[in-house]
Amino acid sequence: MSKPAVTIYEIAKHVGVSPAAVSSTLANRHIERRLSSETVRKIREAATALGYVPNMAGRRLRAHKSATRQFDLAILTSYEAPLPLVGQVLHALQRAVDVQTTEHTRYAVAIEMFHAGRLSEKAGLLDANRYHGVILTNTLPVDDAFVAEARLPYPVVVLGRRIPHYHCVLEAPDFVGRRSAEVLLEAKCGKPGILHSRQLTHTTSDRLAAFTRVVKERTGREAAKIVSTGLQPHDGAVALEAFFSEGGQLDGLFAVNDSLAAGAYRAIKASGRRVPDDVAVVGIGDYELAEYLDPPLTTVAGANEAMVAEAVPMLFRLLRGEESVSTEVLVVPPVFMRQSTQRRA
Amino acid sequence: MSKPAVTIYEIAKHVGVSPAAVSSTLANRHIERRLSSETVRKIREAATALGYVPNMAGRRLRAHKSATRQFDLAILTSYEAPLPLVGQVLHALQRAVDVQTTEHTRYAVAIEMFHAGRLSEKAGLLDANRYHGVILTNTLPVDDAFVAEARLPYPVVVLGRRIPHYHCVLEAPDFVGRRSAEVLLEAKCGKPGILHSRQLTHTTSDRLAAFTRVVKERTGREAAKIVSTGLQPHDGAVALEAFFSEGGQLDGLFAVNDSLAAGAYRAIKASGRRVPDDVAVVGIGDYELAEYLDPPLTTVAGANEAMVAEAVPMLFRLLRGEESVSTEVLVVPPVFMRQSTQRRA
DNA sequence: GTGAAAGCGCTAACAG
DNA sequence: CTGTTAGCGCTTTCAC
Repeated sequence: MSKPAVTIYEIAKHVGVSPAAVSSTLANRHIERRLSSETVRKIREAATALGYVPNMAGRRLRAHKSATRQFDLAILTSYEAPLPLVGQVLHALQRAVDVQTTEHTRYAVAIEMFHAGRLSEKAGLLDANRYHGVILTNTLPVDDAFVAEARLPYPVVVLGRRIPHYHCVLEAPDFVGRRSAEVLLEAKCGKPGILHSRQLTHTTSDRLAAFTRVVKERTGREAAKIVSTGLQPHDGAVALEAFFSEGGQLDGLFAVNDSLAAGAYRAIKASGRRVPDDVAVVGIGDYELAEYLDPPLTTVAGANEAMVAEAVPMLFRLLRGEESVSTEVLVVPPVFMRQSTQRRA
Repeated sequence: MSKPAVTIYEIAKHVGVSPAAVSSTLANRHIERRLSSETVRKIREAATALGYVPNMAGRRLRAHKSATRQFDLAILTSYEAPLPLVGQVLHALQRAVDVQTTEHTRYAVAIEMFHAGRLSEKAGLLDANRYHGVILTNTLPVDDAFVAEARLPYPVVVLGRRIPHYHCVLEAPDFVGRRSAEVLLEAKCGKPGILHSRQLTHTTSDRLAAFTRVVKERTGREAAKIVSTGLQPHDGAVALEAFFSEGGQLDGLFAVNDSLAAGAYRAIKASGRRVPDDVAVVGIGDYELAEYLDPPLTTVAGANEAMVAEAVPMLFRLLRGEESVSTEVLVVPPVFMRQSTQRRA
């Protein structure tokens, strides 16, 4: 059952030649080496037959130019993550890497994905032999607990949540939930509600809690909670339609991302209501389309961009071994006021 | 100027201890080894002072369990690429990798980015010591020429374009441009135009050519060409506003992606026109928000999803060394008819 | 035409 | 408490 990985030695033995012959054949250097085409054929055949997979570590070690140092960086994120965030991190990281790359310093950026809540099952995470540094994001609380316990043996910058013992960049706590509530209340909404998905990340529950708390404080009643099954526009539309058809009432909606908000727009319009006059809407996100919805969506931007702008240099400082890297950076996201919350008096 | 990379040997020499002491210190095993805290301190200091960067190839080779084979896969894409496509590839690849991962077979997925048109400057591309296999996409024609010439020394699946000597998955030529034109003509548009960005990928020029050709054939006149500076909604809005303010006329618009279409919506509405009655709009893309624009956007989906579904298994077949992998797969993208092209008769 | 051998950087086992 | 040594898989040079 446990078939050991095949090396060029096994191939060599199998064919009856030397490892060097195999190596040059597989690198297509058999011509310079003047191997007989018969040998070449046999070697190639054996390689596929035995299921040979080259060991890149071996090759790279051998090929290593001692003048260059190579940094392997990774973005560690869950599959279930919103793509725009991962993309932002990726682009910011690549841009930084571009700048830092010199003749003697190279970088590689990888994306490692895990299933939300099952980071601990991810193989190789605790090995110090894969990455020089990592940006970790889109975890669930279970994952955070695991990471806090495990103490990963390489520099880690955690994005969007706080994990003890790690360097973290996160949204100022409460800010998004509170500002969203305030925006709706300032738009004279007396019955604000919140639309979120069933699965709550650390960040989302923070926002949810702050929003409902502020609404409670200022209006004296509970904010309506509309729970969707996912984070796509469709999920938002379905959830809000159900809410309306069960007689639910609201005049202000905080959607925990812009996709849900887009879905909410449709449900609101389909029910004969108008945005913002009947229902004002606030979303979260930096999605490029938010401004192009009809009406343009007011968005508490989510601190993604600002967080990423902090996290990337932080990672490089850690890589350089700087001592004085702060362990927690709080970021205050911008709010983009647009027509979805501008109601006639 | 050329400072060679530091190894643990240099650190050892510098501090006056053995490499093993350095190794265990850097791996935080100095306690088991009962190193004096003084030595540990000196080693740590020397490491940062000399700018030590561990060689992962060395570590991994050493740590290698001979029972496991590791595949390193990469998505090779330009920075300028639309994120959704890269995300689709990434997710599809990760899903496949998840399934294929066993106790004895591990996979790593990386993203390598290059600047569109400058793939040839990307270091290490021609080395056979980084990746077992690659999915290449979002190239410009110059890049394609380079790749065709270079013959990358590992399996490559090319996505969305045809490059000689490589395995390619691409959209059926002409299809998107032709269908978009037909959709507009069927919606009784007499003056269709096309909105695209200045920078043309292989795919986009194909679409542009097919669209204008079909329009010319059926209406006898040239399609209006509206050229934007970028691919974001904003760029589309600006370009179309300029077109209108210069007295341009059209009653049907083909936007080469959904973001441009969203921007176009705004310009159309701002000019007092309505979608679809004054201007019918067709976009390209699989963006989740297309359906949630107002009115919902008719989209020729772009073959992304279908292409990815072909490309990923193809890559694995190549990795397995299968002989019979077809070198070209053509994919026909679905068309989603929505209200942006449903005009009153 | 082909094989033997050295060594890339690292760490675990062993020997003091 | 610390040093020496072997060897992970691979390729390149040298020797035959």
